[in-house]
Amino acid sequence: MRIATKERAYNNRSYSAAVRCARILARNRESIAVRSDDLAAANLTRIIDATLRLSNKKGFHSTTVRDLAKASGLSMGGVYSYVASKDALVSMILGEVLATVDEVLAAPPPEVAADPRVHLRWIIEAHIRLSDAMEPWFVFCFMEAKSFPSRERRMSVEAEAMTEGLIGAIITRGAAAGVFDIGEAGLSAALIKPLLQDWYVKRAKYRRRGTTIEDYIAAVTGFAERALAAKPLEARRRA
Amino acid sequence: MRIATKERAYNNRSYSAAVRCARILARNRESIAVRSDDLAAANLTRIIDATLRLSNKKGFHSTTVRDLAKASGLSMGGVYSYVASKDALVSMILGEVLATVDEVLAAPPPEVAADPRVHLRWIIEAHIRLSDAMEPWFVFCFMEAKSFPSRERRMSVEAEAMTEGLIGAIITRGAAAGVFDIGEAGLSAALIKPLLQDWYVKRAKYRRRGTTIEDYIAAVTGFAERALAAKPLEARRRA
DNA sequence: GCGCGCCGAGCGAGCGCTCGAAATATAAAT
DNA sequence: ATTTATATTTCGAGCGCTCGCTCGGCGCGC
Repeated sequence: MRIATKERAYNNRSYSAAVRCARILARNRESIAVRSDDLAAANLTRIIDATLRLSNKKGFHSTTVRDLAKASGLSMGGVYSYVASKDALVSMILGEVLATVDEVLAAPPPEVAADPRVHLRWIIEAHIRLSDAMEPWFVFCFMEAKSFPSRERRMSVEAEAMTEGLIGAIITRGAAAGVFDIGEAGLSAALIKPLLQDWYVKRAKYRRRGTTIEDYIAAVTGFAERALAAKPLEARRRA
Repeated sequence: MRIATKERAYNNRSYSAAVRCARILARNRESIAVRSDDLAAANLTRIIDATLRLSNKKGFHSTTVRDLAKASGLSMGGVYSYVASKDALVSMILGEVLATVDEVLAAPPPEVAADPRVHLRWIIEAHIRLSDAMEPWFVFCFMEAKSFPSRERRMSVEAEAMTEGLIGAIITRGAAAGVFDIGEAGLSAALIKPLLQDWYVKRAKYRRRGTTIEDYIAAVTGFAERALAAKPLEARRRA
Protein backbone atom coordinates (compact mmCIF):
# COMPACT_ATOMS: atom_id res chain seq x y z
CA MET A 1 0.00 0.00 0.00
CA ARG A 2 2.81 2.36 0.91
CA ILE A 3 4.47 4.00 -2.03
CA ALA A 4 7.80 5.76 -2.35
CA THR A 5 7.14 9.48 -2.20
CA LYS A 6 10.68 10.77 -1.88
CA GLU A 7 11.57 12.64 -5.03
CA ARG A 8 14.95 11.45 -6.16
CA ALA A 9 16.56 13.89 -8.50
CA TYR A 10 20.01 14.56 -9.88
CA ASN A 11 21.34 16.28 -12.95
CA ASN A 12 18.04 18.13 -13.54
CA ARG A 13 16.31 14.85 -14.21
CA SER A 14 13.99 12.90 -11.97
CA TYR A 15 14.85 9.34 -11.08
CA SER A 16 11.71 8.74 -9.04
CA ALA A 17 9.99 5.39 -9.24
CA ALA A 18 7.00 7.04 -10.96
CA VAL A 19 9.10 8.33 -13.85
CA ARG A 20 10.99 5.04 -14.19
CA CYS A 21 7.76 3.08 -14.20
CA ALA A 22 6.12 5.31 -16.79
CA ARG A 23 9.01 4.42 -19.09
CA ILE A 24 8.65 0.74 -18.26
CA LEU A 25 4.96 0.97 -19.10
CA ALA A 26 5.73 2.60 -22.43
CA ARG A 27 8.25 -0.12 -23.23
CA ASN A 28 5.84 -2.93 -22.31
CA ARG A 29 2.55 -1.39 -23.36
CA GLU A 30 1.30 -4.33 -25.39
CA SER A 31 1.83 -6.89 -22.66
CA ILE A 32 -0.18 -4.93 -20.07
CA ALA A 33 -3.91 -5.57 -20.19
CA VAL A 34 -5.07 -2.38 -18.47
CA ARG A 35 -5.96 0.33 -21.02
CA SER A 36 -5.87 3.54 -19.03
CA ASP A 37 -2.36 4.94 -19.03
CA ASP A 38 -2.73 6.81 -15.76
CA LEU A 39 -4.16 3.84 -13.94
CA ALA A 40 -1.63 1.44 -15.42
CA ALA A 41 1.29 3.69 -14.53
CA ALA A 42 0.08 4.16 -10.97
CA ASN A 43 -0.48 0.48 -10.30
CA LEU A 44 2.69 -0.63 -12.06
CA THR A 45 4.57 1.80 -9.86
CA ARG A 46 3.01 0.27 -6.76
CA ILE A 47 3.92 -3.21 -7.91
CA ILE A 48 7.52 -2.39 -8.81
CA ASP A 49 8.00 -0.34 -5.69
CA ALA A 50 6.80 -3.31 -3.65
CA THR A 51 9.06 -5.67 -5.61
CA LEU A 52 12.16 -3.58 -4.96
CA ARG A 53 11.30 -2.99 -1.32
CA LEU A 54 10.52 -6.59 -0.43
CA SER A 55 13.22 -8.19 -2.60
CA ASN A 56 15.92 -5.99 -1.20
CA LYS A 57 14.85 -6.93 2.30
CA LYS A 58 14.57 -10.70 1.94
CA GLY A 59 15.50 -11.63 -1.62
CA PHE A 60 13.46 -11.83 -4.79
CA HIS A 61 13.02 -15.57 -4.62
CA SER A 62 11.63 -15.41 -1.08
CA THR A 63 9.23 -12.66 -2.09
CA THR A 64 5.95 -14.22 -3.17
CA VAL A 65 3.44 -12.80 -5.60
CA ARG A 66 0.98 -12.80 -2.69
CA ASP A 67 3.40 -10.55 -0.79
CA LEU A 68 3.59 -8.24 -3.78
CA ALA A 69 -0.20 -8.16 -4.16
CA LYS A 70 -0.71 -7.27 -0.50
CA ALA A 71 2.07 -4.66 -0.48
CA SER A 72 0.81 -2.99 -3.65
CA GLY A 73 -2.86 -3.06 -2.59
CA LEU A 74 -3.96 -5.34 -5.41
CA SER A 75 -5.15 -8.91 -5.60
CA MET A 76 -3.29 -11.82 -7.12
CA GLY A 77 -5.20 -11.44 -10.36
CA GLY A 78 -4.69 -7.69 -10.29
CA VAL A 79 -0.93 -8.09 -10.23
CA TYR A 80 -1.08 -10.49 -13.13
CA SER A 81 -2.91 -7.99 -15.31
CA TYR A 82 0.23 -5.85 -15.17
CA VAL A 83 2.95 -8.46 -15.01
CA ALA A 84 2.97 -11.59 -17.15
CA SER A 85 5.10 -13.57 -14.72
CA LYS A 86 7.49 -13.14 -11.84
CA ASP A 87 10.39 -13.29 -14.29
CA ALA A 88 8.86 -10.49 -16.37
CA LEU A 89 9.26 -8.25 -13.32
CA VAL A 90 12.99 -8.92 -13.36
CA SER A 91 13.15 -8.08 -17.02
CA MET A 92 11.26 -4.78 -16.53
CA ILE A 93 13.45 -3.62 -13.67
CA LEU A 94 16.75 -4.65 -15.22
CA GLY A 95 15.78 -3.17 -18.57
CA GLU A 96 15.04 0.20 -17.03
CA VAL A 97 18.28 0.25 -15.05
CA LEU A 98 20.39 -0.66 -18.06
CA ALA A 99 18.65 1.91 -20.27
CA THR A 100 19.17 4.65 -17.68
CA VAL A 101 22.79 3.79 -17.03
CA ASP A 102 23.43 3.86 -20.74
CA GLU A 103 21.69 7.21 -21.22
CA VAL A 104 23.53 8.86 -18.37
CA LEU A 105 27.07 7.46 -18.49
CA ALA A 106 27.59 7.18 -22.23
CA ALA A 107 26.66 10.83 -22.83
CA PRO A 108 29.05 13.11 -20.96
CA PRO A 109 28.80 16.87 -21.67
CA PRO A 110 31.26 17.73 -24.48
CA GLU A 111 33.41 19.99 -22.31
CA VAL A 112 33.87 17.07 -19.90
CA ALA A 113 35.01 14.54 -22.45
CA ALA A 114 37.84 16.80 -23.57
CA ASP A 115 40.09 16.15 -20.58
CA PRO A 116 40.47 12.57 -19.31
CA ARG A 117 40.94 13.81 -15.73
CA VAL A 118 37.71 15.81 -15.85
CA HIS A 119 36.00 12.94 -17.59
CA LEU A 120 37.12 10.50 -14.90
CA ARG A 121 35.87 12.77 -12.14
CA TRP A 122 32.62 13.21 -13.99
CA ILE A 123 31.95 9.51 -14.53
CA ILE A 124 32.77 8.68 -10.92
CA GLU A 125 30.37 11.30 -9.64
CA ALA A 126 27.69 10.49 -12.22
CA HIS A 127 27.79 6.77 -11.43
CA ILE A 128 27.61 7.25 -7.69
CA ARG A 129 24.85 9.88 -7.87
CA LEU A 130 22.80 7.86 -10.31
CA SER A 131 23.08 4.68 -8.24
CA ASP A 132 22.16 6.76 -5.20
CA ALA A 133 19.09 8.25 -6.85
CA MET A 134 17.98 4.78 -7.97
CA GLU A 135 19.42 2.86 -5.04
CA PRO A 136 16.79 0.10 -4.71
CA TRP A 137 16.98 -0.57 -8.44
CA PHE A 138 20.76 -0.95 -8.42
CA VAL A 139 20.72 -3.08 -5.29
CA PHE A 140 18.12 -5.34 -6.86
CA CYS A 141 20.13 -5.82 -10.04
CA PHE A 142 23.36 -6.45 -8.19
CA MET A 143 22.03 -8.87 -5.60
CA GLU A 144 19.74 -10.88 -7.86
CA ALA A 145 21.95 -10.93 -10.94
CA LYS A 146 23.25 -14.45 -10.45
CA SER A 147 19.74 -15.92 -10.28
CA PHE A 148 18.42 -13.94 -13.24
CA PRO A 149 17.03 -15.82 -16.25
CA SER A 150 19.90 -16.42 -18.65
CA ARG A 151 19.01 -13.64 -21.09
CA GLU A 152 18.88 -11.11 -18.26
CA ARG A 153 22.08 -12.41 -16.73
CA ARG A 154 23.88 -12.01 -20.02
CA MET A 155 22.56 -8.47 -20.32
CA SER A 156 23.82 -7.46 -16.89
CA VAL A 157 27.26 -8.94 -17.53
CA GLU A 158 27.43 -6.99 -20.78
CA ALA A 159 26.37 -3.80 -19.04
CA GLU A 160 29.05 -4.23 -16.40
CA ALA A 161 31.61 -4.72 -19.15
CA MET A 162 30.31 -1.63 -20.94
CA THR A 163 30.71 0.62 -17.90
CA GLU A 164 34.15 -0.77 -17.26
CA GLY A 165 35.00 -0.21 -20.90
CA LEU A 166 34.03 3.46 -20.57
CA ILE A 167 36.30 3.88 -17.57
CA GLY A 168 39.07 1.94 -19.27
CA ALA A 169 38.86 4.15 -22.34
CA ILE A 170 39.19 7.28 -20.20
CA ILE A 171 42.24 5.85 -18.46
CA THR A 172 43.80 4.79 -21.75
CA ARG A 173 43.32 8.25 -23.22
CA GLY A 174 44.67 9.81 -20.05
CA ALA A 175 47.75 7.59 -20.12
CA ALA A 176 48.35 8.45 -23.76
CA ALA A 177 48.02 12.14 -22.94
CA GLY A 178 50.48 11.73 -20.08
CA VAL A 179 48.07 12.78 -17.34
CA PHE A 180 47.75 9.29 -15.85
CA ASP A 181 50.66 7.01 -15.09
CA ILE A 182 49.44 3.45 -14.88
CA GLY A 183 50.42 -0.01 -16.01
CA GLU A 184 47.33 -1.64 -17.42
CA ALA A 185 44.26 0.51 -18.04
CA GLY A 186 41.83 -2.42 -18.09
CA LEU A 187 42.83 -3.73 -14.71
CA SER A 188 42.71 -0.25 -13.18
CA ALA A 189 39.21 0.23 -14.56
CA ALA A 190 38.24 -3.15 -13.14
CA LEU A 191 39.40 -1.98 -9.71
CA ILE A 192 37.54 1.34 -9.85
CA LYS A 193 34.22 -0.35 -10.58
CA PRO A 194 33.80 -2.00 -7.15
CA LEU A 195 34.55 1.35 -5.52
CA LEU A 196 31.59 2.83 -7.35
CA GLN A 197 29.36 -0.11 -6.42
CA ASP A 198 30.23 -0.20 -2.75
CA TRP A 199 28.13 2.89 -2.11
CA TYR A 200 24.91 1.04 -2.81
CA VAL A 201 25.99 -2.53 -2.09
CA LYS A 202 27.04 -1.63 1.47
CA ARG A 203 24.90 1.45 1.92
CA ALA A 204 23.99 0.51 5.51
CA LYS A 205 27.64 0.54 6.48
CA TYR A 206 28.24 4.04 5.18
CA ARG A 207 25.05 5.28 6.78
CA ARG A 208 26.30 3.86 10.08
CA ARG A 209 29.64 5.56 9.56
CA GLY A 210 27.93 8.89 8.86
CA THR A 211 29.56 9.12 5.44
CA THR A 212 27.65 11.47 3.13
CA ILE A 213 27.49 11.04 -0.61
CA GLU A 214 29.74 14.08 -1.03
CA ASP A 215 32.29 12.51 1.34
CA TYR A 216 32.09 9.29 -0.60
CA ILE A 217 32.48 10.87 -4.03
CA ALA A 218 35.44 12.89 -2.78
CA ALA A 219 37.05 9.83 -1.22
CA VAL A 220 36.66 7.64 -4.31
CA THR A 221 37.83 10.43 -6.60
CA GLY A 222 40.90 11.11 -4.50
CA PHE A 223 41.59 7.41 -4.13
CA ALA A 224 41.36 6.79 -7.87
CA GLU A 225 43.36 9.84 -8.87
CA ARG A 226 46.21 9.00 -6.54
CA ALA A 227 46.12 5.38 -7.68
CA LEU A 228 46.31 6.51 -11.30
CA ALA A 229 49.03 9.02 -10.41
CA ALA A 230 46.87 11.71 -11.99
CA LYS A 231 48.66 14.99 -12.60
CA PRO A 232 46.82 17.83 -10.84
CA LEU A 233 44.39 19.72 -13.04
CA GLU A 234 45.98 23.11 -12.32
CA ALA A 235 49.40 22.08 -13.67
CA ARG A 236 48.34 20.54 -16.91
CA ARG A 237 51.01 21.69 -19.33
CA ARG A 238 54.46 21.34 -17.94
CA ALA A 239 57.83 20.46 -19.43
CA MET B 1 28.08 -37.55 -6.40
CA ARG B 2 31.01 -35.57 -7.70
CA ILE B 3 33.28 -34.22 -5.02
CA ALA B 4 35.87 -31.46 -5.10
CA THR B 5 39.25 -33.05 -5.47
CA LYS B 6 41.42 -30.02 -6.14
CA GLU B 7 43.69 -29.48 -3.19
CA ARG B 8 43.56 -25.84 -2.26
CA ALA B 9 46.57 -24.81 -0.24
CA TYR B 10 48.23 -21.61 0.82
CA ASN B 11 50.50 -20.57 3.66
CA ASN B 12 51.45 -24.22 4.38
CA ARG B 13 47.90 -24.95 5.39
CA SER B 14 45.22 -26.79 3.49
CA TYR B 15 41.96 -25.06 2.77
CA SER B 16 40.39 -28.05 1.03
CA ALA B 17 36.74 -28.78 1.58
CA ALA B 18 37.68 -31.98 3.41
CA VAL B 19 39.74 -30.16 6.04
CA ARG B 20 37.10 -27.43 6.46
CA CYS B 21 34.35 -30.01 6.87
CA ALA B 22 36.32 -32.01 9.42
CA ARG B 23 36.42 -28.86 11.53
CA ILE B 24 32.73 -28.26 11.00
CA LEU B 25 32.07 -31.82 12.11
CA ALA B 26 34.11 -31.32 15.27
CA ARG B 27 32.25 -28.12 16.06
CA ASN B 28 28.83 -29.70 15.52
CA ARG B 29 29.54 -33.22 16.74
CA GLU B 30 26.57 -33.48 19.09
CA SER B 31 24.01 -32.44 16.50
CA ILE B 32 25.10 -35.04 13.93
CA ALA B 33 23.51 -38.45 14.39
CA VAL B 34 26.13 -40.52 12.57
CA ARG B 35 28.74 -41.95 14.99
CA SER B 36 31.64 -42.90 12.78
CA ASP B 37 33.93 -39.89 12.36
CA ASP B 38 35.30 -40.98 9.01
CA LEU B 39 31.90 -41.65 7.53
CA ALA B 40 30.42 -38.48 8.94
CA ALA B 41 33.27 -36.34 7.64
CA ALA B 42 33.08 -37.86 4.17
CA ASN B 43 29.33 -37.44 3.81
CA LEU B 44 29.25 -33.99 5.39
CA THR B 45 31.89 -32.97 2.87
CA ARG B 46 29.73 -34.25 0.01
CA ILE B 47 26.72 -32.34 1.35
CA ILE B 48 28.55 -29.06 1.89
CA ASP B 49 30.36 -29.34 -1.40
CA ALA B 50 27.00 -29.79 -3.12
CA THR B 51 25.51 -26.88 -1.18
CA LEU B 52 28.27 -24.51 -2.24
CA ARG B 53 28.29 -25.69 -5.83
CA LEU B 54 24.54 -25.53 -6.38
CA SER B 55 23.90 -22.38 -4.31
CA ASN B 56 26.62 -20.47 -6.08
CA LYS B 57 25.09 -21.44 -9.40
CA LYS B 58 21.44 -20.66 -8.75
CA GLY B 59 21.10 -19.31 -5.22
CA PHE B 60 20.68 -21.05 -1.88
CA HIS B 61 16.94 -20.45 -1.74
CA SER B 62 16.40 -22.05 -5.15
CA THR B 63 18.51 -25.04 -4.17
CA THR B 64 16.23 -27.72 -2.71
CA VAL B 65 17.15 -30.38 -0.21
CA ARG B 66 16.24 -32.90 -2.91
CA ASP B 67 18.87 -31.30 -5.16
CA LEU B 68 21.42 -31.56 -2.38
CA ALA B 69 20.54 -35.19 -1.72
CA LYS B 70 20.90 -36.13 -5.35
CA ALA B 71 24.14 -34.17 -5.80
CA SER B 72 25.71 -35.66 -2.69
CA GLY B 73 24.58 -39.21 -3.42
CA LEU B 74 22.38 -39.50 -0.33
CA SER B 75 18.65 -39.69 0.22
CA MET B 76 16.48 -37.00 1.78
CA GLY B 77 16.65 -38.73 5.14
CA GLY B 78 20.37 -39.25 4.73
CA VAL B 79 20.98 -35.53 4.38
CA TYR B 80 18.90 -34.85 7.48
CA SER B 81 21.02 -37.17 9.61
CA TYR B 82 23.91 -34.77 9.04
CA VAL B 83 22.12 -31.45 8.87
CA ALA B 84 19.31 -30.46 11.22
CA SER B 85 17.74 -28.04 8.77
CA LYS B 86 18.51 -26.04 5.69
CA ASP B 87 19.35 -23.06 7.92
CA ALA B 88 21.82 -25.16 9.89
CA LEU B 89 23.80 -25.55 6.66
CA VAL B 90 24.13 -21.78 6.46
CA SER B 91 25.33 -21.65 10.02
CA MET B 92 27.94 -24.37 9.45
CA ILE B 93 29.39 -22.75 6.34
CA LEU B 94 29.39 -19.21 7.69
CA GLY B 95 30.86 -20.36 11.01
CA GLU B 96 33.77 -22.06 9.29
CA VAL B 97 34.50 -19.07 7.05
CA LEU B 98 34.44 -16.62 9.95
CA ALA B 99 36.63 -18.86 12.11
CA THR B 100 39.17 -19.25 9.31
CA VAL B 101 39.25 -15.56 8.45
CA ASP B 102 39.80 -14.75 12.08
CA GLU B 103 42.60 -17.31 12.46
CA VAL B 104 44.43 -16.13 9.37
CA LEU B 105 44.03 -12.35 9.30
CA ALA B 106 44.20 -11.55 13.01
CA ALA B 107 47.52 -13.36 13.43
CA PRO B 108 50.17 -11.77 11.25
CA PRO B 109 53.78 -12.96 11.71
CA PRO B 110 55.50 -10.68 14.28
CA GLU B 111 58.04 -9.34 11.78
CA VAL B 112 55.18 -8.26 9.54
CA ALA B 113 53.23 -6.33 12.15
CA ALA B 114 56.26 -4.14 12.87
CA ASP B 115 55.98 -1.99 9.74
CA PRO B 116 52.53 -0.74 8.66
CA ARG B 117 53.53 -0.86 4.99
CA VAL B 118 54.62 -4.48 5.25
CA HIS B 119 51.55 -5.25 7.33
CA LEU B 120 49.26 -3.69 4.71
CA ARG B 121 50.86 -5.68 1.92
CA TRP B 122 50.61 -8.82 4.00
CA ILE B 123 46.93 -8.43 4.83
CA ILE B 124 46.02 -7.65 1.22
CA GLU B 125 47.82 -10.74 -0.02
CA ALA B 126 46.55 -12.93 2.81
CA HIS B 127 42.95 -11.90 2.28
CA ILE B 128 43.03 -12.43 -1.47
CA ARG B 129 44.84 -15.76 -1.24
CA LEU B 130 42.56 -17.06 1.48
CA SER B 131 39.41 -16.07 -0.39
CA ASP B 132 40.88 -17.69 -3.47
CA ALA B 133 41.67 -20.94 -1.70
CA MET B 134 38.14 -21.01 -0.26
CA GLU B 135 36.41 -19.29 -3.15
CA PRO B 136 33.04 -21.08 -3.11
CA TRP B 137 32.77 -20.50 0.63
CA PHE B 138 33.40 -16.78 0.35
CA VAL B 139 31.06 -16.40 -2.61
CA PHE B 140 28.34 -18.19 -0.69
CA CYS B 141 28.69 -15.96 2.37
CA PHE B 142 28.78 -12.78 0.30
CA MET B 143 25.88 -13.58 -1.99
CA GLU B 144 23.55 -15.09 0.58
CA ALA B 145 24.34 -12.77 3.48
CA LYS B 146 21.27 -10.60 3.12
CA SER B 147 18.91 -13.58 3.36
CA PHE B 148 20.74 -15.21 6.26
CA PRO B 149 18.83 -15.87 9.50
CA SER B 150 19.20 -12.83 11.74
CA ARG B 151 21.89 -14.28 13.99
CA GLU B 152 24.02 -15.24 11.01
CA ARG B 153 23.46 -11.89 9.34
CA ARG B 154 24.63 -10.10 12.45
CA MET B 155 27.73 -12.30 12.58
CA SER B 156 28.69 -11.55 9.00
CA VAL B 157 28.22 -7.80 9.47
CA GLU B 158 30.45 -7.98 12.55
CA ALA B 159 33.08 -9.95 10.66
CA GLU B 160 33.12 -7.41 7.83
CA ALA B 161 33.56 -4.64 10.42
CA MET B 162 36.34 -6.62 12.08
CA THR B 163 38.34 -7.04 8.88
CA GLU B 164 37.86 -3.40 8.04
CA GLY B 165 38.94 -2.49 11.56
CA LEU B 166 42.17 -4.43 11.07
CA ILE B 167 42.92 -2.54 7.87
CA GLY B 168 41.91 0.76 9.45
CA ALA B 169 44.26 0.16 12.39
CA ILE B 170 47.16 -0.52 10.04
CA ILE B 171 46.44 2.71 8.14
CA THR B 172 46.12 4.71 11.35
CA ARG B 173 49.46 3.41 12.63
CA GLY B 174 51.03 4.09 9.27
CA ALA B 175 49.70 7.64 9.20
CA ALA B 176 51.00 8.23 12.75
CA ALA B 177 54.40 6.89 11.70
CA GLY B 178 54.40 9.16 8.67
CA VAL B 179 54.54 6.39 6.08
CA PHE B 180 50.97 6.93 4.86
CA ASP B 181 49.46 10.29 4.03
CA ILE B 182 45.73 10.05 4.13
CA GLY B 183 42.71 11.97 5.40
CA GLU B 184 40.47 9.53 7.18
CA ALA B 185 41.80 6.05 7.90
CA GLY B 186 38.34 4.51 8.34
CA LEU B 187 37.06 5.58 4.97
CA SER B 188 40.24 4.45 3.23
CA ALA B 189 39.90 1.05 4.87
CA ALA B 190 36.27 0.92 3.75
CA LEU B 191 37.41 1.50 0.17
CA ILE B 192 40.13 -1.15 0.26
CA LYS B 193 37.70 -3.87 1.36
CA PRO B 194 35.70 -4.04 -1.90
CA LEU B 195 38.98 -4.31 -3.81
CA LEU B 196 39.77 -7.45 -1.85
CA GLN B 197 36.30 -8.86 -2.37
CA ASP B 198 36.12 -8.22 -6.10
CA TRP B 199 38.51 -11.10 -6.77
CA TYR B 200 35.93 -13.67 -5.69
CA VAL B 201 32.71 -11.72 -6.28
CA LYS B 202 33.55 -11.19 -9.95
CA ARG B 203 35.89 -14.09 -10.43
CA ALA B 204 34.46 -14.94 -13.84
CA LYS B 205 35.35 -11.49 -15.11
CA TYR B 206 38.98 -11.78 -14.10
CA ARG B 207 39.19 -15.28 -15.50
CA ARG B 208 37.89 -13.93 -18.79
CA ARG B 209 40.45 -11.12 -18.66
CA GLY B 210 43.25 -13.60 -18.06
CA THR B 211 44.21 -11.89 -14.81
CA THR B 212 46.17 -14.21 -12.52
CA ILE B 213 46.02 -14.02 -8.75
CA GLU B 214 49.56 -12.64 -8.71
CA ASP B 215 48.53 -9.91 -11.17
CA TYR B 216 45.56 -9.11 -9.01
CA ILE B 217 47.46 -8.95 -5.74
CA ALA B 218 50.08 -6.72 -7.36
CA ALA B 219 47.41 -4.45 -8.84
CA VAL B 220 45.49 -4.04 -5.59
CA THR B 221 48.66 -3.53 -3.59
CA GLY B 222 49.93 -0.88 -5.99
CA PHE B 223 46.52 0.75 -6.18
CA ALA B 224 46.19 0.93 -2.39
CA GLU B 225 49.74 2.09 -1.77
CA ARG B 226 49.47 4.92 -4.27
CA ALA B 227 46.06 5.86 -2.89
CA LEU B 228 47.51 5.97 0.63
CA ALA B 229 50.55 7.87 -0.65
CA ALA B 230 52.74 5.19 0.94
CA LYS B 231 56.41 6.06 1.18
CA PRO B 232 58.50 3.43 -0.61
CA LEU B 233 59.89 0.70 1.65
CA GLU B 234 63.52 1.33 0.65
CA ALA B 235 63.49 4.98 1.77
CA ARG B 236 62.01 4.50 5.19
CA ARG B 237 64.01 6.93 7.33
CA ARG B 238 64.43 10.30 5.77
CA ALA B 239 64.55 13.84 7.08
C1' DG C 1 -26.10 -2.19 -19.82
C1' DC C 2 -21.75 -3.03 -21.53
C1' DG C 3 -17.02 -3.56 -20.89
C1' DC C 4 -12.83 -2.50 -18.39
C1' DG C 5 -10.54 -3.66 -14.37
C1' DC C 6 -10.36 -6.44 -10.28
C1' DC C 7 -11.08 -10.16 -7.39
C1' DG C 8 -9.69 -14.43 -4.70
C1' DA C 9 -10.71 -19.39 -4.34
C1' DG C 10 -8.68 -23.06 -6.43
C1' DC C 11 -5.19 -25.95 -9.22
C1' DG C 12 -1.19 -28.82 -9.66
C1' DA C 13 3.46 -28.75 -8.47
C1' DG C 14 7.06 -28.65 -5.46
C1' DC C 15 8.77 -27.26 -0.95
C1' DG C 16 11.17 -28.61 3.91
C1' DC C 17 10.96 -32.15 6.79
C1' DT C 18 9.50 -36.80 9.28
C1' DC C 19 9.49 -41.46 10.44
C1' DG C 20 9.07 -46.41 10.48
C1' DA C 21 11.06 -49.89 7.95
C1' DA C 22 14.89 -51.88 5.45
C1' DA C 23 19.70 -52.56 5.02
C1' DT C 24 24.05 -52.94 6.76
C1' DA C 25 27.80 -53.06 10.08
C1' DT C 26 29.40 -54.54 14.62
C1' DA C 27 29.40 -57.35 18.78
C1' DA C 28 28.22 -61.39 21.39
C1' DA C 29 27.16 -66.08 21.88
C1' DT C 30 27.55 -70.64 20.53
C1' DA D 1 33.26 -70.34 11.97
C1' DT D 2 28.64 -69.62 12.27
C1' DT D 3 24.67 -67.82 14.19
C1' DT D 4 22.28 -64.55 16.85
C1' DA D 5 21.55 -60.05 18.80
C1' DT D 6 22.19 -55.33 18.74
C1' DA D 7 23.47 -50.91 17.11
C1' DT D 8 24.08 -47.89 13.33
C1' DT D 9 22.99 -45.90 8.95
C1' DT D 10 20.13 -45.25 4.93
C1' DC D 11 16.01 -45.03 2.66
C1' DG D 12 12.00 -42.67 0.25
C1' DA D 13 6.93 -42.28 0.38
C1' DG D 14 4.16 -39.23 2.51
C1' DC D 15 2.58 -34.97 5.40
C1' DG D 16 1.16 -30.29 5.62
C1' DC D 17 2.01 -26.31 3.48
C1' DT D 18 3.07 -22.57 0.19
C1' DC D 19 4.31 -21.55 -4.31
C1' DG D 20 3.27 -19.30 -9.20
C1' DC D 21 -0.46 -18.86 -11.81
C1' DT D 22 -5.53 -19.22 -13.76
C1' DC D 23 -10.19 -18.07 -14.56
C1' DG D 24 -15.12 -17.36 -14.11
C1' DG D 25 -17.64 -13.95 -12.17
C1' DC D 26 -18.49 -9.38 -9.90
C1' DG D 27 -18.69 -4.24 -9.47
C1' DC D 28 -18.58 0.16 -11.20
C1' DG D 29 -18.12 4.11 -14.40
C1' DC D 30 -19.30 5.67 -18.94
